[in-house]
Amino acid sequence: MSSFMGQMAEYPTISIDRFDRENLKARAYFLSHCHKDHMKGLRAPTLKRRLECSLKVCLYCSPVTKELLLTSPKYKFWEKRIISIEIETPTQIPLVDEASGEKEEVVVTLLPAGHCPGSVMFLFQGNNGTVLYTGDFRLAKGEASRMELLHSGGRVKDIRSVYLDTTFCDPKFYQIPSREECLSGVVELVRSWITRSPYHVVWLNCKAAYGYEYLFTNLSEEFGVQIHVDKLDMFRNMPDILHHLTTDRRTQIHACRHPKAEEYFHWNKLPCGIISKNRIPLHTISIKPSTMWFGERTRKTNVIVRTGESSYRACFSFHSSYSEIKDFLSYICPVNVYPNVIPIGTTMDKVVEILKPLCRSSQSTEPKYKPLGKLKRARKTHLDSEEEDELFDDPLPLPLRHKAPYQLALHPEVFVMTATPQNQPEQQRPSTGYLRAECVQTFPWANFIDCEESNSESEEELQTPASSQDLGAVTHHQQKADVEVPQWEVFFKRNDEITDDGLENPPSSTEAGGSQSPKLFSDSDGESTHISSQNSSQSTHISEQGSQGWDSQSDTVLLTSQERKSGDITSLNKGSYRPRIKENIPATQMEQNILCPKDTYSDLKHRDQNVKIVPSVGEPTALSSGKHVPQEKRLLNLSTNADSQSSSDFEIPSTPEAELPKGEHLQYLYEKLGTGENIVIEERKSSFLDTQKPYVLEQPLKTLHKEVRVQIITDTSEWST
DNA sequence: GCGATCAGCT
DNA sequence: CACAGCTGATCGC
Repeated sequence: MSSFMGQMAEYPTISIDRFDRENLKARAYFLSHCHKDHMKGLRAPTLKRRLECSLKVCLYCSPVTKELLLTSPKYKFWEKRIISIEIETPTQIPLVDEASGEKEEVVVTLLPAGHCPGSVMFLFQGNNGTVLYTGDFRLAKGEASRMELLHSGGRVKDIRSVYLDTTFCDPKFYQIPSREECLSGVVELVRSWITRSPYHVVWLNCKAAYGYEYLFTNLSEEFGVQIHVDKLDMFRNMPDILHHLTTDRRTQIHACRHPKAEEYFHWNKLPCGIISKNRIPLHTISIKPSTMWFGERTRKTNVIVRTGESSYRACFSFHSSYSEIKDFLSYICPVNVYPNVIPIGTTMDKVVEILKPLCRSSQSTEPKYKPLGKLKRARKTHLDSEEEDELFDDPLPLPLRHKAPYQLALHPEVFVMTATPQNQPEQQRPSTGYLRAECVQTFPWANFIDCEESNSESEEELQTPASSQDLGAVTHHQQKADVEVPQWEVFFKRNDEITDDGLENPPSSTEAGGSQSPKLFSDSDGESTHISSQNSSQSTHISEQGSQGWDSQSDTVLLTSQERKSGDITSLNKGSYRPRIKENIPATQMEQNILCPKDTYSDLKHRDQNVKIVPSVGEPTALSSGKHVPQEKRLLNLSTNADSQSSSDFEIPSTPEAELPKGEHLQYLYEKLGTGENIVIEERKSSFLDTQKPYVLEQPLKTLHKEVRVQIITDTSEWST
């Protein structure tokens, strides 16, 4: 629970994730993600009134957050005042005091936070230095080193303060299994259950509004079964999520909710009300995603824990672990750090005590050399998390944290944009391309799959999934084949035709019975039993429950982190989101498109067009045409960008499959750069496809170009005159 | 009747 | 485990 009060010392005229009290006076608002505890005051009458009296105050957030927020009618009054900013696109924002006319400017960059769809961190650059507000985040180790816009000139930016998500900043959360491990555990558990019969269903007992989507989409992808949810209209413009969800209850995987869900479950009834299908009772297990952690410095905790005959907990965390937090912070190495969260049972002092040593003033005299290109890219060959730091910490003789002088002749390229509500591109008909792009950046976590794959410990290379040899009848492959490609319209129809006979039936013991006896829940539920079996080497599965009590451990679920690694990780590698960025392109081809330099030329041209089609928020239509509109571009001389011109003083290691760029492509690109033409990628850059891997060609160019380019969002009056 | 706050629950 | 977010009680406007 965030205890951040909304304001940062360096930029007190802006408010982030808090909208009450002092924040009512802010000149601009920022929302990092769409969770209620970060939206305090956002729909209060006081703020609504402020908005009505103001011409200029706006809320800035990611496109996905905007979409999610505006799905709720309660926030509709914000509609004309929300300006979405593309991920990783430095954007200048005016901070105007409407009473005095006093104006300050700040450049904000949104960085993916991996917490939930649309979640971002905000990097602010302005007269009072560079500060990072992380919001809530979960980033794997090494992730910061892959964020280009945290760097300039191949070094980490000089960041004065970090406002940090410290939810798990406590040694007892030393390590939390990775998303991949946790996901893999759930996949295997689900597989072991739903392949038994069409009447075996799984209920994912998810609490929070957003954040489980990658779980849903991966399960859906894996088993060819859509996930039943109560609502999906918030994802109407995010096909990569939407396609995996359904409001049709006739599915084997549910994530629906009901206030009395637990009670229902006791009676073998799903939250949506079904208890049977074709008059045959359903057999249901519940899986409750919840944060677990590995014991301090051990790596043996199971990612799936059975807590009752039909109840499981699955390890799942939206927040970085202690070691991930430390890794992140020590990489950023700011001057100051401010915890956003003081976890219960600890104090501000204790948290600061942990974090301060990772900050600048506590470092040895020599700054760390943290070049962008080399870190975390190569496969690591050792396991120990602590040792990883050696990768970073070799001090170099040069004071490399100093800002570099201008090293390129390029001037900053500035896009003038209007914040006029009426001119917002959202008012224009968004192209599907736009929406797809929006969707893509929803999934920072999809990155992790790749990253973990290539980086993490001594993992085996992609292995074939463990087969569930003993689970006879229905394999997931068969199921997959049975499922038709979903039609868009399907998601908007109410399933009135459902003739499920058990729907409104009162729970009868005979019907609920089946192979599971309700009485078994009485005292076993709630008592956490960690099930572990060391003899499960390949196939992870659940034993037949009908034949034994749930406490029989001999052949029950066994999902340790270790096993996950050698187990079925194939589903992760599919990278279910990746092929969908460009629909109808097979994943393999997609991969080639990204990795193969020969495609870059057309790719960039394509991006150019995308920029035309998809103006950034507030962008005037003239700009959206994609033509040069010189008067709308101004040269900026932001001191904060002074060091951002250098980019090529480090080497990007080759991606194995990639070739070096050919001369003509490079020439094309550099010509564009030289003339200041807009080759930069607005939406494409938000793709996790090109933010995660060191693409030989793109990376140096992007680094170079992104840094010098800043969008400007200006206010109406200034624009039109 | 609505909002803010808190206890309780999961 | 302390997620995030509901429900219900109470109080104040």
